[in-house]
Amino acid sequence: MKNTLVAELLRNIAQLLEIKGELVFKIRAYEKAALVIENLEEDIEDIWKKNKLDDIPGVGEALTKKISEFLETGKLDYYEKLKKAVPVNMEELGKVEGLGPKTILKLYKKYKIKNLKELEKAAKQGKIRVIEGLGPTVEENILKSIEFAKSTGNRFLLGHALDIAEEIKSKLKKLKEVNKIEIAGSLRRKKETIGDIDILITSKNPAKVMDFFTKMDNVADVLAKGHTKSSVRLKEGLDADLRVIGEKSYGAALLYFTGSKQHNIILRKIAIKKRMKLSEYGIFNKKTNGLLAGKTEEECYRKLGFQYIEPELREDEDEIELAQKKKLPKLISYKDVKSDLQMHTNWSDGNNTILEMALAAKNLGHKYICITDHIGMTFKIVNSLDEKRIKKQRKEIDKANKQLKNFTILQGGEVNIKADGSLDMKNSALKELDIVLASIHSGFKNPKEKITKRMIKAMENPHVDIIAHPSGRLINARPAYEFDFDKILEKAKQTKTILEINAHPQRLDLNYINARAALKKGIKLSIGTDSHDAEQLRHYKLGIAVARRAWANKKDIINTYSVKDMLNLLKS
DNA sequence: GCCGTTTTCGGCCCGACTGTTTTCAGTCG
Repeated sequence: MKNTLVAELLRNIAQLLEIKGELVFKIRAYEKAALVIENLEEDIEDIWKKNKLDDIPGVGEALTKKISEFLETGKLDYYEKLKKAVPVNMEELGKVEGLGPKTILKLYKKYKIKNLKELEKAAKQGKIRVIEGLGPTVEENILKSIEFAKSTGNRFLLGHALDIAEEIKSKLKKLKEVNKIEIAGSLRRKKETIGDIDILITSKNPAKVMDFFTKMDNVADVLAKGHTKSSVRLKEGLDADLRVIGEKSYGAALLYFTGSKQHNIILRKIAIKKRMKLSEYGIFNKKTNGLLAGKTEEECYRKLGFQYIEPELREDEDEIELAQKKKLPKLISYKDVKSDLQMHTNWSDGNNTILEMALAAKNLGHKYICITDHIGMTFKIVNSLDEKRIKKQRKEIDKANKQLKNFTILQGGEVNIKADGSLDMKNSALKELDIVLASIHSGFKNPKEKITKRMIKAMENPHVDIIAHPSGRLINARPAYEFDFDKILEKAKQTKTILEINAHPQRLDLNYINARAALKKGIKLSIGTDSHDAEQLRHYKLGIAVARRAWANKKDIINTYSVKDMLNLLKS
């Protein structure tokens, strides 16, 4: 799928146009089209081949031409010319949080700053604070943003990498030469960011599989090709390794390549103590070198005297100690969840109707959903519902519910927590909703005490059931705002407020560490995909992945309960 | 640059927050 690529292209154009001082509505047209294309279910190349690009909302005559050229030649003349006309590297500078086109232009005019390196140098020399309209805080924020961008490095979002890996896996699985197949590495542990893709297979004819693997459509570069290992750089920008393993050592290899490294080191040390040797080829008797186990992971763990440890737990926390005592909890499974508790429809800023969302969720196996469009009186940018429209929406939900069998749509709302901690909607309106989500969408740079107070005040509201995306972070893009998480947990416990695991690929918020801390306090969690399109509902699995990494069992997650029981768990 | 049971031209979701100012530009969602 080139949808992301096309969306990125349009966004880059929009930013360059903004620097050029182009009309604001033209710029917005590019951004809008980028957003729609990014969320498209269908492959944009298929649409293009069918000559149907201008059926995409937001894509008209001009964009059809440009997208066609890009898909046909891999380049867009208009964009190349624009890049030359605007000598600033927007691909770099545009990613610095808090730095917009206007400031970038100012910096270019004054110091000819074109890229990240020059920006950092100027900031460190204190050159930015002296520009009119900017100041020391802006300079500090720029340095902080650069530092953050550096620390996150070039890692891919779990959701994104998983999509790519699953696609490769399904292609390989179809080959008759491939016997067993599994995605290993940090992807299997469901780490929130991924360095590269590791795939393990068993095969009687590895050469054929390697041929296929290195010639896939999305291979940009073959880094290595051999009998047991091949390595490619994918067009999507990350590397993928394929390894062929012998049947007898498949489990040991899976163990080894799944990691984490720390987890493996401890396993090896324990093996040595028991006069065994663990490697990617199996567990061996240290004296005789005879193979003791290796075919499956279960067998390997058993031989070491452990309970089986789920991949999501292999992070060298306390999983090994508990596995030795056979006291690991039974984790929530990927099939336990009955619902999705955050999503947006075209009533606010989503792309689909209520019924479309419901049908898509039902298709995924859910039993109920909660529609949580933005609601608010002043937070209007996302087309928030006011009191009147909330009532109107309820009628549409009632109607949709009548059309569905064995499925329930609840009406919720996502309300903004304002600067003073008050909510952007009257209690009389909140009271009417089945579930109220409250969240922070502004003032991310407030001091720690202020954000903490805002959240606490929101939790004290008797109608607020769930705090959505509690930390506000966007993976690889924006750090969490600062707040006192212990105080939040205390208040959540005291007020029976649920905390959300937001399953949007870029959020995963709470993260697994915070989610585990919440669970230890006995706080219940919810999973919501925050979908703005029916296509995104599938991400609920990422929420379960976080829950599993947080050691959650079924009862910890309110989505595993029936509608009735779930509603009973809420404070309102 | 897109779009139309208000229009093929003239509209296009706009307010909060921040850091800079001393009334507002820039950024974000």
